[in-house]
Amino acid sequence: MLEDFLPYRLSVLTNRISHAIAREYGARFGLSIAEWRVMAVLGRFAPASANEVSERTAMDKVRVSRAVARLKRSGLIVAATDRADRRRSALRLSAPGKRIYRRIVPLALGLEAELIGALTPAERVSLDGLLAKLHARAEMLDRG
Amino acid sequence: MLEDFLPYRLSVLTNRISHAIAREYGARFGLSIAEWRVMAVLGRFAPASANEVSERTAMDKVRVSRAVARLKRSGLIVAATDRADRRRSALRLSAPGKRIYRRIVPLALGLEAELIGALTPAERVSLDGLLAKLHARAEMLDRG
DNA sequence: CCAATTTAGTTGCAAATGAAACTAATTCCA
DNA sequence: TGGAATTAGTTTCATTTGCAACTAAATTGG
Repeated sequence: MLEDFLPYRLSVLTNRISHAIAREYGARFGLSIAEWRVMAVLGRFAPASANEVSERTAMDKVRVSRAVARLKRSGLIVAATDRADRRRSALRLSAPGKRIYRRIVPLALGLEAELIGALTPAERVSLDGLLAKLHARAEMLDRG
Repeated sequence: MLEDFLPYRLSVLTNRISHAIAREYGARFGLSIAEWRVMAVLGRFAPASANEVSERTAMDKVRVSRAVARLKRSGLIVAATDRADRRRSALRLSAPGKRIYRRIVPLALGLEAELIGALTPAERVSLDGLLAKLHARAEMLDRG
């Protein structure tokens, strides 16, 4: 029944995890999940436009736009207008942004580690493959 | 990086699936996901109180309360005050509610089937176990 | 060239959400 | 008993969300 229904199980699981994460990031750094995702992308791929961030995170552009606005206001990222295309802005972490980024990364990895600590190495490989397959299929369903 | 980060992958996957589902239920029956979940529980475990529904679906009580209110307004469920405990109401599907329920169940199962159609039978068993383990661990993290 | 279309990003608005306060009924225990 | 504490469910309020409409810049085709 409902409790065996895959979409439902995934949703409950995801909710629980998001909750735990939001508490961690939110309480300690005042960051929403959207904000943290933007920082995660910029920490790795700066400079990036809002659009690139949107593609890399699969968040829609409105959500990215708002997360970026808040992060600019709180000084964790800086935006320079792209010289070549003035619609675009080149986003990067500011110095304080980098400091926070470096503090969060281990936290995030630690949380993930605790989570997949429930699994054996073989199971992790297996999970990886299963999620990839489901993801591909879900993408089809969502479009078609 | 982010795209390998388990919480993130789960979240994207779940989002995609929820989207596809919401389109299906929402468009055809005017039901939100919360509403459908309430109906799913009542279709199987009626009569149930709002609280029981909340426990079975892992939705918080506010969300359940609102879904129930809408379903009552649209006549898909009926509520009788519990004689033994007058705070509680005993919820059941109405006749029209049952009809819709019987129409949605195959749709939902069909969607799930399409999704896990991406997996071999062995993989399904495997996924089942993995999700159970992750779920148990996530519950710990969310509390502790 | 320049009008039509596309693309980057923002904003308006209405609906969804959830924490906290609230009402009403029940239970607990001194 | 009867008042404190608990529980069911609702409401209030502030926040989040996303679609659609918008502005501004760039590209494209005639």
